[in-house]
Amino acid sequence: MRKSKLETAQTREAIVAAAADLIRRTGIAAASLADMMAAADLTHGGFYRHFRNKQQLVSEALAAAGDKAIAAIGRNIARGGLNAVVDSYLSKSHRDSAIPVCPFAALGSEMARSGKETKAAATEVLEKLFVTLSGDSPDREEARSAAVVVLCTMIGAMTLARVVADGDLSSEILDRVKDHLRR
Amino acid sequence: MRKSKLETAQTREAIVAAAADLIRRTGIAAASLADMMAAADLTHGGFYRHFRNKQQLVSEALAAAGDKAIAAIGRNIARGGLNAVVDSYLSKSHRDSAIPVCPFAALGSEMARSGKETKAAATEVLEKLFVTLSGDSPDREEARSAAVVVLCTMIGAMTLARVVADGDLSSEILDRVKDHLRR
DNA sequence: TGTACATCAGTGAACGCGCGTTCACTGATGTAC
DNA sequence: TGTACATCAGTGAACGCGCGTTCACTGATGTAC
Repeated sequence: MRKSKLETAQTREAIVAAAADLIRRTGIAAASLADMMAAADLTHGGFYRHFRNKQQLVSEALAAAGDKAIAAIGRNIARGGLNAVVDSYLSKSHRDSAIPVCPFAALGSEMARSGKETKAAATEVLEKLFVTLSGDSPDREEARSAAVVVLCTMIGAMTLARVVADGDLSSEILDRVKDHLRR
Repeated sequence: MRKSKLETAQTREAIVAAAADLIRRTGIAAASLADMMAAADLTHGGFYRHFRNKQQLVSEALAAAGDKAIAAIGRNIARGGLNAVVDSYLSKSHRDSAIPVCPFAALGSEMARSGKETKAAATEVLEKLFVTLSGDSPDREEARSAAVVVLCTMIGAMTLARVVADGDLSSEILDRVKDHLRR
């Protein structure tokens, strides 16, 4: 049953991708190794041929999910600047999507309680997000402040919009914050 | 071993209070019934004399933690308006406190995946927070928008400040957001 | 290039553990007379 | 008010289950000659 080096590398990538999706959907604690391996069409026994332990996979999955989120934000910036990012991020379709795009809104409070490796991966993603959101404005100091504030606000708003059971209050949060962040 | 009605009511309150602390510290999933009961100096077997199941205790604990947070914010508003709330909420001591004050920053993403009862309790707390933060300004519409935006921003900032492993970036987030929210 | 052997990706069963929940039991409290 | 009995708060053991991790095994791939 041994696989070629190429296949092995592809399998590893598939596990990370499947884990990235499952983790954002169910949270870190609720995503079991068996579930994540099954999502990549594997049984759980082979897990340790690819990863040292669960935390390593979680860290890599977070980095992968983060890179996808950064790319999406970069595309929106190129298309319509910060307003396009805000509109897309704070949309109802983002709130309701089966697999949340942003790992920080989906997992923020769980990440804060995770191990060193996971937090380091999250930190790297966050720093890249700040840089991407800062763009290439001449006043770099102000642009960075704006990036930090906008991201904190969007992530907080999306987190609360998903917490709230009542649909009206949830939409109110998104709409009020969207109005505020658009200039 | 039967206890008087008064003692029973006090025990129940003690369990809820202990659970509110433990949940904010470790997250909902990681707070076991045995741990929460032990935190109230009880063994886990007696749990079901007071609660239907874990979710009921979690919901009540969240409501209790929320009421304490609302009261703290109310005190800060009375003392120094919105600026006092922002300074206190985004302080490093709040970020580092063993028991986080704000249930949304501590548990936000976990709440979003919780059951109906838990989300309903969280929704009620959040609505009260918005009302408290709105104060008694004449322009109620604008005050409510400001309350929603400020709370989302603070909760997002505190969540990210706790995620970030690197101390400098964490402080940068708090400082930049604090500067922005103060007028 | 062909052959013999070592390597190792993946399977499926097993492990020890902690979880939420249930239950028989104890004995003090509450209640009916 | 006193007594007899029902109630029930709390204990500690037990349950079935799913978790992360380990392991013997299989057979195709990689490697040394």
